[in-house]
Amino acid sequence: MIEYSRQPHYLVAVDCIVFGFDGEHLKILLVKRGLEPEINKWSLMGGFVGAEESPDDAANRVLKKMTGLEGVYLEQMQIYGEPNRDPIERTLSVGYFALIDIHKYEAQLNDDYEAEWFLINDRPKLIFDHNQMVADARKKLRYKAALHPILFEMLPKKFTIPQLHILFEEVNDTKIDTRNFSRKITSTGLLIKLAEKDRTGSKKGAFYFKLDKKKYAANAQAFLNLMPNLKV
Amino acid sequence: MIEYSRQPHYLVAVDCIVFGFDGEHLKILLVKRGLEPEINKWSLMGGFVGAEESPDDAANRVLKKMTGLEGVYLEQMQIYGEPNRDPIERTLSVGYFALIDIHKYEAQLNDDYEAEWFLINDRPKLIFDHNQMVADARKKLRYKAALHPILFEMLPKKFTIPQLHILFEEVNDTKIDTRNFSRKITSTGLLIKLAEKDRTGSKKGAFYFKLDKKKYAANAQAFLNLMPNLKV
DNA sequence: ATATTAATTGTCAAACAGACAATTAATATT
DNA sequence: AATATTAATTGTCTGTTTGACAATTAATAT
Repeated sequence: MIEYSRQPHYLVAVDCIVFGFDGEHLKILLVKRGLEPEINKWSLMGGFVGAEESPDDAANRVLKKMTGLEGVYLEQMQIYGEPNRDPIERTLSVGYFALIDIHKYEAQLNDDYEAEWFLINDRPKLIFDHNQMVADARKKLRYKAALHPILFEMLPKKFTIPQLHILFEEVNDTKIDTRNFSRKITSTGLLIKLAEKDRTGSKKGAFYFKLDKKKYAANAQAFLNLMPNLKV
Repeated sequence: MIEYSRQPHYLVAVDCIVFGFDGEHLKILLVKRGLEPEINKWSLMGGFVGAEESPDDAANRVLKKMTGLEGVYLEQMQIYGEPNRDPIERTLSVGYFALIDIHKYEAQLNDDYEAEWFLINDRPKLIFDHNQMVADARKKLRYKAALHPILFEMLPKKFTIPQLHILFEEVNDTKIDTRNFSRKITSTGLLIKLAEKDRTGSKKGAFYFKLDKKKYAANAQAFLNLMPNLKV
């Protein structure tokens, strides 16, 4: 009979694909790796799962340490566990994707780690299987965002419909009709229109909106159709 | 700087929630655990991830060994990694859910393991966090099945619309209008009507259908609306 | 021959999706 | 000061989908 003691033991790590939005393009946050192998190469934010914490805890800890941010939107993606994915020693990694407001991070820049935002479509080659992780995360982000109102996590508290519109187009890599988009997004009832306008982008200015927290919480698990031509 | 050698190492396991459908109810396949702790208690089918295999490989191996079946529908769910989930030693487990044709399994019963089908709503208490895993798997099955044609995996090659109808009702724990259901399911274009009828269930008999493999493959990733009142 | 039962096809109004047009609120230009 | 310009916003319309509900059909049982 199989016993615990005979079984091999492995390192377990977490890696976070951190998405942000600069108002025009989707970006990911990368760090220069601080340990061998592949030291000084770009990689995802990651770390080993400690003895007293769950993988979820570890991911939150890593994000806190490297960005200073707490309570960010974090979602478990999948486990990466090919036997030879790490050349030093077998390590399984739990992939997470995180959505953060890029401006919050800029404000809390941490000099202990060399971190940098890269355009999702113009990023350096990453170590190990991190390139695959990014591709998977992007796919999952698209999938999830088509059905659930999560992209707000990448915008500031106050945002305009045009900002949201560009973000949706970026994430889905497609053009969306402006008029239908604003009708659909407002008809979800998740947005509260503010009196103030953003005048930086246009002459007319665009009204700011904020999330209706209550309805947002209630709809987080509900299905919405946030993308045109989504066959449901 | 953090180095590999200082880090703790853990056991990594897989656990499979195996779903089946007996024509009336949703069932899961459980086994009597063969090792301490909690020996002889009911648990999910699981095993440790070996040195030369990925977690996906391990899940397939475990299923093959315990059911004799290969190539079953298997989907990674999430990782379970609370520090004390296993009382003997820290073990992280990757949860998978599997969909199999219950009749295929019955034909290949393996006497080496005491396995048994249980009604999903009338199952014994399971070891560790396996009860939570079942609850999560059920939720994920519902979610996935609302958007993607996966429930066919639990039916024989030839099946009738009424069979499929009951299966959808079971999975979603709700009543679905028979007339709307058959219209919706046939309008997906995924089914091919056969000449033969199933006469066991009714006087009139219900036509058998089979999957259009090509269209099924093409639509596996596409969004469909397979559940009424799904707000998309 | 008729009743019965479950499968199947049909009907219809309301809601929704998506293509496209018109209006509005501001600034910039003449 | 009137007009052009620009982006935001509101509006229109048609075809499709949804889901509530009714009628018909193909068999067996009485």
